[in-house]
Amino acid sequence: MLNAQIQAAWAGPPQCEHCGIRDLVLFSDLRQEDFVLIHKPIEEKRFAIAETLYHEGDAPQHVFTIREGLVKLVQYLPDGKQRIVRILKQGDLAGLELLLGQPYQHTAIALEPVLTCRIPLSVVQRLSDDTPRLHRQLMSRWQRALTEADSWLTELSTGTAPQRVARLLLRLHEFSRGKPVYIPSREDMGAMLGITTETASRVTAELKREGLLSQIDPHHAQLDIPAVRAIAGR
Amino acid sequence: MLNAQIQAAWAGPPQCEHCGIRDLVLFSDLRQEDFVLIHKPIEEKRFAIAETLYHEGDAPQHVFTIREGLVKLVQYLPDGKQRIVRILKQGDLAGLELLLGQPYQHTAIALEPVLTCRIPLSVVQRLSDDTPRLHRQLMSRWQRALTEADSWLTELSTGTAPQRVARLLLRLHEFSRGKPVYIPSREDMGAMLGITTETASRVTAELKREGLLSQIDPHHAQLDIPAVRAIAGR
DNA sequence: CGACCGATTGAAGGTCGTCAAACTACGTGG
DNA sequence: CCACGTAGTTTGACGACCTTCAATCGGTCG
Repeated sequence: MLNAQIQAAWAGPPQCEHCGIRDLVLFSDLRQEDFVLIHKPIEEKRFAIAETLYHEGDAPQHVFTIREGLVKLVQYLPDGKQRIVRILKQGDLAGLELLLGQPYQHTAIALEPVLTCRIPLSVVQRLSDDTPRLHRQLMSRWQRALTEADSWLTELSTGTAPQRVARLLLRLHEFSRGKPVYIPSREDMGAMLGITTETASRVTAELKREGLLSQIDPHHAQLDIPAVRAIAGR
Repeated sequence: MLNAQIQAAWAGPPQCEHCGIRDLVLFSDLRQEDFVLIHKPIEEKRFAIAETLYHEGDAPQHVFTIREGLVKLVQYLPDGKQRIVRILKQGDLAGLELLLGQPYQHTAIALEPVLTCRIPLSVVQRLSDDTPRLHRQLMSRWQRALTEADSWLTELSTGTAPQRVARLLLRLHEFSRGKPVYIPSREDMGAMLGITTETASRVTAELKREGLLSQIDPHHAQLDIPAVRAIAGR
């Protein structure tokens, strides 16, 4: 049903035909007439695993929509340690802070092969100024990001190491619609959960031994969801 | 300079004269003509310490601007434990999620005697729909909240207990412009930092013994900022 | 004065961090 | 083809830090 809307929005404007996908939702509320405001090209851009979409502090001119793959948003502590503050999945936006004249607040790194739409800032700004239909979408994105951030704090930075790992896995499970669940490197797990690489490894190894986590390839696995849910603590 | 703008905005509209303050910044960009859109009263509302502004899940019709005092935003874990995800200070907004049709995402509780402006949702919605000048302000609020959320994660949920406490105190120090710093109850400190009440107490007591924290009244103290900064780890 | 609440302190135990080594997978080069 | 190097994972041992449970202290309020 949502797809229908999006399809309708994307079927029209020839400016975006080269974009080729229909699940980009930032513009899902736009109407035909709005698309004439898009005067600069929106480009498809791919990133390989571990490639950087942008660096914290950079101030270039593009916002990204994630179309495929997962992206981690990293922040660095004074002591050089890194903390992963969020994961972006299909449909999420990266670099929204540019809209407010801020430089990028994180470093965005591809966890999987990633496909993005790179949208010139001026396009979003123009649309944001001229079509109220985009406002709601943009606010909704901010709100979503904030809800995510809050729940990372309450769910992923609270409790014992096994609980945190379990909650992270459940979260990743929701991202993977049916497909095998993405399993981060132990180092990344640590940076997401505020624990060390070794602890992350010990916990995941134990899950494997118990048969709750069956590795399929180095970065994907099958999960025993009910059991994991039990560990997560509800 | 900013004050001048705000004064200008607030001097005009008689609808808001009863509001009486000038440091409310959500409407700082509005012009005289925008204020005719305010058709419902904005009320001053006070809350005593430990009083609740609103509960998570409620869906009433008011957004709050904090004019004086500190407010904690609390979320609850499945096991009943609570985690404080943010602190609101003067000028911050509470309940913005209502704009998107969401129920309140947190429980908001006054840490100090709090003075708010209670703004009917319909007023913000009306203004949001009709004046682009408010959009930037609203987005800016979202962005600010998100930056706060991210830094709670990287600063307050990472490192040893003394580091976390030190970083929290520094943060609270920035809130108190010149005045003595607000010191949370040990239980609240724990809920903010992801540590237990006892650990929070031990660390704070030690800071007192070392003379870095001099209690003035039960909830305020003087800090040795350079020393605290050293503990925080940079 | 006595009850109560929050802060503090103590003791014991467990979890997690640290340091270090072994193991695995993978790709390169001999 | 196999040896070797590298990077990531796993495991072990030990110790530090933090949690847990419990008791004490101090102040406030009825």
